[in-house]
Amino acid sequence: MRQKKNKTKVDVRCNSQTGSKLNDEGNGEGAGEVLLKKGPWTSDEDAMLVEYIKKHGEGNWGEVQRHSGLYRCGKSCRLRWANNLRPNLKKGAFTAEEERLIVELHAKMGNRWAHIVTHLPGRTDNEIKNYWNTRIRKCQRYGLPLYPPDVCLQALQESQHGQGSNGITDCDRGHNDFLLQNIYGIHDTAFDSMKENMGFLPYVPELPDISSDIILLKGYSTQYCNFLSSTFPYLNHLQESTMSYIGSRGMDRNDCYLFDHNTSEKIPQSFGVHSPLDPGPSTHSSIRHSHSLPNSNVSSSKPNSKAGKLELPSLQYPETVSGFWGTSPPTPLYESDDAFIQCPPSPTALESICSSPHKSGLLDALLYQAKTLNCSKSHCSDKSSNSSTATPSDRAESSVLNMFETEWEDYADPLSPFGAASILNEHQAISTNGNSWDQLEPVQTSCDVENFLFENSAGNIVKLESVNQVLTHKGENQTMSEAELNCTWSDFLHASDWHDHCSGHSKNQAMMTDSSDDLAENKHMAGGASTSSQVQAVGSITWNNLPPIYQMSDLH
DNA sequence: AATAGATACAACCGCATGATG
DNA sequence: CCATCATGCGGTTGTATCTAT
Repeated sequence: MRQKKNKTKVDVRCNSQTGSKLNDEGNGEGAGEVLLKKGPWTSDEDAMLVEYIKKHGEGNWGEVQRHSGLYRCGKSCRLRWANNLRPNLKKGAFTAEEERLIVELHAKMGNRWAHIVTHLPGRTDNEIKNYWNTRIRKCQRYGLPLYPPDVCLQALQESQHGQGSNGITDCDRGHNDFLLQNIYGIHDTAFDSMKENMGFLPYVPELPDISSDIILLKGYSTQYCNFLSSTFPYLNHLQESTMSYIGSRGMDRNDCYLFDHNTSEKIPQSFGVHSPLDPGPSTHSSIRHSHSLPNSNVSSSKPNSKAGKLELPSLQYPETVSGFWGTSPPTPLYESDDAFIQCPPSPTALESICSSPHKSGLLDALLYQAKTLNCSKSHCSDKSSNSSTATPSDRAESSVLNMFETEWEDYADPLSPFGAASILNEHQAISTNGNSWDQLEPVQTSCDVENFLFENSAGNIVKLESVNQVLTHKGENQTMSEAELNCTWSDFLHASDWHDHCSGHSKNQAMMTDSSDDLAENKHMAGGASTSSQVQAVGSITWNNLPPIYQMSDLH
């Protein structure tokens, strides 16, 4: 942990919040009159606080502020104590095991740092939060999924169990959707593109009681929104400029229909999203309001304090199952570590990524591997960048995608419980017919199969088709037949190549209207951490009305 | 060596919630 | 039932430090 200079800059009143601050901290002594110090704590202050707490114990922070002699508000004292001074704090970087646990716990709990930290003795929620934010940034930067596939699977599987036994709240369901997005992050991006370009969202969740908009928000705090928006710049454009970007990712409206057409009419209503080709009244504002202005059932002026709270998606589980993750077995991610060890370091870029081996081992190892794979597959990226229209960013994305292809292939070991087979089986198991979802009209028609076809980077025709299986049914058995595996992750990832083609170098490039920077960023993120607008879409689908999930059949 | 950018971390801020009167 | 207080939580910001150029 780095030591900062004690450079307290200002002494300010703690009641920055219209005089409520001191009240908030229980400072009843002339609220607004006491100058309270802010900024880094000095060792003297630390000593005073420790001394006081030794004498009087924790709690009653208002009293601490009043009687300890510290010119710090009670809240500041509490934080200082909790995060830095209390005994048994474990300092230093997270161990790989801790990181793994954090990831698993986050997959399960979302941004409930206070809950997560209870599984990590000696750590603080702030540490974990910082770690996670860093992870998000790294994943964003390198196009990696936030969650390892096995973690996603475990969470999903667990959720299925949880659903059967404990039940999952609507709140909890969102996080599983999030995990689904993580698992299928790459092609999800393609789905996003299709959604955007076809002017409708794929899912038509029946949301009798909760605004999709609220759920949408519920799943993603602002940090995620930032992540998502940077991952998918078109989101920003939706908000900040026009819809010109929509449709700019090169999708041909006629190329691919992934989703039930019957859903198309409902979705814009549900999500406040208009077809980009539908010159309706300012999609921009629609989107924006979709976040802030739920349907009429929800107050727009005073958001529902529960539903509207910016909280990680959550399909989180009841605390009763909290022990599950802590006991999860070693997973393929550690195999990645092996790869990290075995992989000969190549370019200095690798060093730049993993320049601090003492730091987060798992994530850095993953990044390291990603870079290594990226380099090793540069020839492959060349292939995908053969397009005469390929830009450097295209190629970069292609590399990322290829990298992911390899990485995911690492999970393709059919013997592994977390291998691709499992993933895809799991995938197949996901419901399209569950409960309210199956209230939808049967999939209509003309283009729901044919237009699932696309050509993967290997030149194979790959089909996306909806899977009419019910998660809950499968979930009860939890036994997936290998025969159900119709394709490999490689194919799945080739789908992202397809997305690559569609979004960048392909036929519809003429639709590209946005800045190359945004495109580059967007395309770069096509890799894995695609927890984005699709997440938003899916995020509004409750567990019992899951969206159609598609399996890919390599038709060759 | 200087600089810029990235990273990690501490601290702050606003809000929600439960307790209490 | 309502207002106030105390506390905790999660998101955000500021800055020291590290790293690459």
